[in-house]
Amino acid sequence: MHKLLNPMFEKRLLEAAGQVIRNLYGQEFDLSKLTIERTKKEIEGDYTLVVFPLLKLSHKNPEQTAGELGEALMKKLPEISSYKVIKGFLNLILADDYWISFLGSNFSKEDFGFSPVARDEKVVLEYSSPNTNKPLHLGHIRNNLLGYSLSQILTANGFPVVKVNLVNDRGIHICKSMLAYMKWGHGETPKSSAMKGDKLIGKYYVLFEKKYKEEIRDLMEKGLTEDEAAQQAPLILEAREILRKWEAHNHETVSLWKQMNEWAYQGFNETYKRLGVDFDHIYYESQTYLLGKDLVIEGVDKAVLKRRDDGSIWIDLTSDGLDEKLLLRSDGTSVYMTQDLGTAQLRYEHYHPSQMIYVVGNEQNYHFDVLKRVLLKLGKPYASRIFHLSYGMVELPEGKMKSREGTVVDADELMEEMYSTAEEMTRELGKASDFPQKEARKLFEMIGLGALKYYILKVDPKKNMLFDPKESIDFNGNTGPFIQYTFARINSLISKAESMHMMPGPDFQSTGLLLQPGEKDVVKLLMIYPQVIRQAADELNPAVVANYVYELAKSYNQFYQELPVLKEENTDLRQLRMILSVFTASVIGKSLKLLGISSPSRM
RNA sequence: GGUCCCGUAGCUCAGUUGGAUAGAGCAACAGCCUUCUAAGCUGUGGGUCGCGCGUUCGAAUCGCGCCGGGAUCACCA
Repeated sequence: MHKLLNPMFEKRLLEAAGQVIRNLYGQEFDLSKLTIERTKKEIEGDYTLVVFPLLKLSHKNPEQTAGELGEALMKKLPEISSYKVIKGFLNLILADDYWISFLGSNFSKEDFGFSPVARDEKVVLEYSSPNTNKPLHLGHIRNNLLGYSLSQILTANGFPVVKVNLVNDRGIHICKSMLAYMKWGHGETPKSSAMKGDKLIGKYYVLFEKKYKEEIRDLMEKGLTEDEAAQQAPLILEAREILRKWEAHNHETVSLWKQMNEWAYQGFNETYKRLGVDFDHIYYESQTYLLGKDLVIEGVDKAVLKRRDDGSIWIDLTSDGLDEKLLLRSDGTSVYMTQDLGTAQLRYEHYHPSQMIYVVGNEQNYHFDVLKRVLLKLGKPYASRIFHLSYGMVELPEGKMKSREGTVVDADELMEEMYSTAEEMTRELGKASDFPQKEARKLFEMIGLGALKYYILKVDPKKNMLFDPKESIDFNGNTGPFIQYTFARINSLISKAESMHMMPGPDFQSTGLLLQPGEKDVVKLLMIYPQVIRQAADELNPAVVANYVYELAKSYNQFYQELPVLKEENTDLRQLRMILSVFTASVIGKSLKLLGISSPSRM
């Protein structure tokens, strides 16, 4: 982060440095070897040039080299007001007017940091990808938050983004919950049981697994091996029969399937809505799984893929250092990979994107590696445009979440818990007591969800992260509510300024004002906001934004604590600090939006 | 076993295209509300950056070798 700085100035400085070096040492120097960064906070200076790489040219010690470079640069660039040398580090100090004019000319720009021009590079972004048998849990929350935030970040960078969801709505596992429902459901509905649809389906899936296990145990007592028992249990045979019926379009089976899926979708939609995520298009595996077969057959025709004697079709990736991988079963039915091949093809035909991003857990790294390679071998133009955004698992203190062991953290329950905690905290602090009930509920929702989202998004996506339900999520310190609070605080300052007619106009200009260190720290952070958004997009990493906005809020709070704003008597200074505040609130608000977090105007 | 990812303070995490004395928050302790919102601010304590070797003026960051943790290598999805 400390390497980010204003690109315009960086360019000017590099050019000037090139000329100065040429003049001083009579030689060209590869400027890419020169590092410029923001000066560390404890040290006096704004930007730092590291001069060690120049020593071979200068034949002088680091201090002397830095000194003569600083002297020459100061003459060349008027915005440099002075410099300090520490060892081989040349610390440049810019004139206060430089920072102030930046503030004045940017604080009222609504789109500061965004690339408003639409690029001709469409991105299809897949996330969520639920299984209709399983209510959404904490792992899905990470997935959804990452996906949604990335869509916001890419959009801010000018990419047209299509958010898609791929619902896993077919296969033997779906038949299991159907079977359990047929056997033991007694016509129960979400309405009659007052359960969310997805929870109801989940209940029957769990019930199936329980009864199935019992059958396996019984069979093993009769002397079968575990594998044999798992293959021969009556329940699994029945489930397979349902799958066959489904694939044969048996009316009764299909209509139950439709009904149960509908219930699951209604439940998912409630969760998505509360979580604040949405999609432009929803794909269903039931609609795409057949397409993959065509691609596989095509591959056999092209002799890229091999058909074995039993009819199954494989790809040989041993030359790539991987194994052989099944693409179509001997009975002609498709596997996971077959479906994904079809889905990729369909997606390409629909949108012709320049990038297809899949937000999927790191447990599927191998799968996506293979998917890409298969499409490459098939000569598909979009193979290289596939990018698997692999994120780490969310672990609990006792280890990985296991649905079978009942250690999953349910998404709906977690959000409800966050809401209650937010309410409790707010009451405890004696805040929002004057809010009408409806407004108060909105506020608790914003804070509770803000805490949850920030907690998840501040962590580097690729890393596994730990979630401790007992410790719950903090509301103080490096948290969502802390940032929201800073926003609300500035907002209150703005309302006050408005009522006192102290709001600065949109074009502030003033020279000769002196900046305090606390003010300058905030300005420096505001200045790099455009680079932060770009970096987040380049790295597909919302944590970049999260960590930045925390730093900004913290820095602003320090400023707020030590310097008066509306109570400042000097009019120009008061205006300047107001502008700094307005600008900060705007950048905080936009950053939070990129993370899918709401900014309450009061809290 | 092969491949990939991770290992930084008691805990949760930043910092990793090589730069200065490795940073935050939580937890602990001590301060700051008659002045713009104390969900805030200030301070104290807390580190062999998993270990070793190497490259370099300079390594948490790069290379090699270990150790520890995780994922994955199904006619499951």
